[in-house]
Amino acid sequence: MIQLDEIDHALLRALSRDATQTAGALGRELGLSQPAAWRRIRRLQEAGIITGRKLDLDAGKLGFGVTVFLGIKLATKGRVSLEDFERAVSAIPEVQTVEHILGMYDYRLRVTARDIADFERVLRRRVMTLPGVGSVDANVLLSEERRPGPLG
Amino acid sequence: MIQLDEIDHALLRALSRDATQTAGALGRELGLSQPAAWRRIRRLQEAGIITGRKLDLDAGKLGFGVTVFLGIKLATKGRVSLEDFERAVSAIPEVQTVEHILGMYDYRLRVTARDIADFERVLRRRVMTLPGVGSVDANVLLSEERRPGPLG
DNA sequence: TTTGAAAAGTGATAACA
DNA sequence: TGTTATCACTTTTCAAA
Repeated sequence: MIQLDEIDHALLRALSRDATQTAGALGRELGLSQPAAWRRIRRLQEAGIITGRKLDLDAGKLGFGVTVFLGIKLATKGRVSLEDFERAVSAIPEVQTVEHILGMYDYRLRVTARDIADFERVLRRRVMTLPGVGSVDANVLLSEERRPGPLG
Repeated sequence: MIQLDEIDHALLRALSRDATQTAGALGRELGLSQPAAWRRIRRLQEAGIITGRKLDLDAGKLGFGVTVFLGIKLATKGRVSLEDFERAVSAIPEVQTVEHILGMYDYRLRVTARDIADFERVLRRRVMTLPGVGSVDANVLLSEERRPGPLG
């Protein structure tokens, strides 16, 4: 595992807030030359710490006003059924996140839909028919705050 | 609300996979000139559809090997206690996501820690002492898959 | 209006001290 | 690591469909 110093952490913190910042601007902020900052960022990528950059989209403005978290318990938990379940769930376009978890649920899904009627369609036609599903609990997203966490 | 055509959706789909792609490369892929692709991307930003670009970090490589989802029910649910709770939870650095939800839980937190011992510290010292907390359920993240969803 | 071509400005990447 | 140099991308301008 690669060793990171204060400056690396400051870079990660700054980029966690806004990944569009240029190496030059970050260097200026941290008292580094532009190529020095750039090389550190590349090092973080090559070490696999920065794995990519993703868009932040406003789902509501794209017509997807409903986000629901589903907690799923499987009925049968053999290895085969886990793989079957994961393959099937990956084919549902409305599923944004599949989390395999340990605890009171086996899987947690983040599902987005245009409205409640659209969500009901996804739930009945796609989710309830997934192979091995035992029970499904739902929570509707009201608001969300993402924080940098201790990583950056 | 802004009207999007096929090309805009293709751009969003491509950028959802990898937000580092250049306007020139995207234009070539979609049969558009470089400035045309660039202007469309800028339009999506100005319309508030693209709200930013965030880093994808490998928490494990940064020494945070444990991610836990907490489902929290509040004991008292007045407006004041929601705000108190949110303010207090935002001050915990290990919390990466705060989701206000409707259903069997009131809040869902994504918490990351170095190991189980570290997580226990966060849970006992920070989470259990949050104002208004009724009960806390936990699920440990085993693996996670993020998908573009229907947005892009 | 949205497009493509061209040009100017800025950042990314490489070579080198 | 910083300096310099080059190349690529971004951003603006402008003219045409």
